[in-house]
Amino acid sequence: MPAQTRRMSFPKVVIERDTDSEESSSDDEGGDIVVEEEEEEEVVEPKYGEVEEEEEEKLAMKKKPITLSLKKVCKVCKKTGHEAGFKGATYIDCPMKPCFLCKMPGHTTMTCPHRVATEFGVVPAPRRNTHNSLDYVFERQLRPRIPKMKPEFIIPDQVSCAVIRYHSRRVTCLEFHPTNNNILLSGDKKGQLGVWDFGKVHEKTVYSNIHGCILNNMKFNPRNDGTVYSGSSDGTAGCTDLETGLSFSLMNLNPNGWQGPSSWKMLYGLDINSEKGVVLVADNFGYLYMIDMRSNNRTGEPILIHKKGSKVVGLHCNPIQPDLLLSCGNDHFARLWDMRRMETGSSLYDLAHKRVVNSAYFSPVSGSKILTTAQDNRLRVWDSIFGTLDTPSREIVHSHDFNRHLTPFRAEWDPKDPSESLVVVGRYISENYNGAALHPIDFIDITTGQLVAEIMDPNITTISPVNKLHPHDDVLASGSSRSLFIWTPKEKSEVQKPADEKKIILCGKADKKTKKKFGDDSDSDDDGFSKKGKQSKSKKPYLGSPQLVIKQESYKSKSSKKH
DNA sequence: ACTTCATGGCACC
DNA sequence: TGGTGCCCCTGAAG
Repeated sequence: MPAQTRRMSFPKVVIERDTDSEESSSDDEGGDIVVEEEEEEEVVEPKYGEVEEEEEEKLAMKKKPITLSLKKVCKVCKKTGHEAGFKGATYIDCPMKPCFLCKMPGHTTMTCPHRVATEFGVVPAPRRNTHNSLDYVFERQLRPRIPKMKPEFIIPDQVSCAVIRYHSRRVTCLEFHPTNNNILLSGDKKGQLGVWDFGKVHEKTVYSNIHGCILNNMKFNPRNDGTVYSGSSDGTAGCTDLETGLSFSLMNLNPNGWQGPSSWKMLYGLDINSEKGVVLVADNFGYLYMIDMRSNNRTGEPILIHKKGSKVVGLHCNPIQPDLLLSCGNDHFARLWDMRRMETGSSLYDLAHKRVVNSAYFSPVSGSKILTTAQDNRLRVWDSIFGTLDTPSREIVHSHDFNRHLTPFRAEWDPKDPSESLVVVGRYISENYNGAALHPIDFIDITTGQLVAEIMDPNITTISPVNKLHPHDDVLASGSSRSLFIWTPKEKSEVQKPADEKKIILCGKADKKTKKKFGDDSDSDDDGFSKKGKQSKSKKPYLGSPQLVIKQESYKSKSSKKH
């Protein structure tokens, strides 16, 4: 392309005519100006005789001599007078764009009210008093499960062990073993399944022949916790034995192979209804499939549950009421279904969102609340599925933007919190912590919208979109890029294991930066044995801190810590 | 300290 | 309704 090479020959200069011509600067992508001197102007004589496609542009150039003005240009809006981008570890927004956090115009992320005080972003619940029969059922059967007093939240805020670059692609999902407390499963973008015993740290395996691409969701078999079900973008649902790594396919939606993108089916949402003995999976065309767990055969026909042609990214069965199913997808809806009447258009409720819904979960104890994560940077909470669901009870502004290169963020309940108010979710936007731009993991009280804690580690500079709280222990697992981290509460880990016994395993090839950060001194280390306790001894971790430092105060020194 | 690339949602026509 | 081009905080590799 001649136009391309021509453009490349002066990438750092914006050509501006004396008059305020729009076209001159707007179509040049590489037009960032880094030269300071604004007063320096140069008159350039246009060259004649060149044969090029842009005839009009040439003609325009012939008319007037053009000047090269060396001004600073914002890389976002291409206008002068300001610049967006990192200034040290602080990101400066382009003032011409709506706020990156709350998406409202008129201010930037730095001055966004939601950044300073998260509770500001909460839309309070309208008073509801329906007094219908469902309310009666709720009050009688479910309310007693929810304690009146909110317990103190225990926050796993310190990295106790980690596997760095465990996967060869970014982590997409995590699952704790339901009975063996130290086993963490992780899926990745390549379709591989990791089994890690973080209690023994170095005991880890990666099964690579289960799926061909993205492992989107997985769930343990409730009847045999030695096996997991998984759904993948390769269009198959599989069942894998964790001991042997042997898996068999339950369903293949692309039996004829690749016939082009318009027909290639991918499986996203997955859950298990143990009461009914079915595995539920959903595809990228809006359909739900059910597989009988005993016969491993499909039951019934696929059902269109979201807009035709749209991705169904999440399925969740109600933990208490087996007839209730929650789905969510790219058609900007989360939908509540009665399993006894699964037909297109027969959903009990359609919960509208402004953008794609990354996840929708029932609350883990009573199953009566709904929490969704949407790509409009808002968490939404419905306090009771037995009331009217027309509008969410609360909307909490939180930075978890969509980025095609990241696993979509999903806010996850704390299954151990009987009050069903603590939620964990990774934060997209970075904060300047001691000179480093870090992306914390947030704990939010969804009854108030307040930030309970933000946890980060100076060694984790990547975003952590995948987080899961342990079903029994005070443990958080997070997936950040290709690495996994296990967090435990500070007090506990200090008593149990001193900081210098922190176990970090570095897998695969490590670049200089990673080596420096985690103190590795070899290129490859897949056995993981040699790294035990090494990093704290000689090599200086990132930021020069003698050990991992976790900051637990809230945003901007404003303490919103609960209790 | 650069560039490149992978590749999802969505606005816009 | 389908194609196309754009995109602000990525992360890894070269």
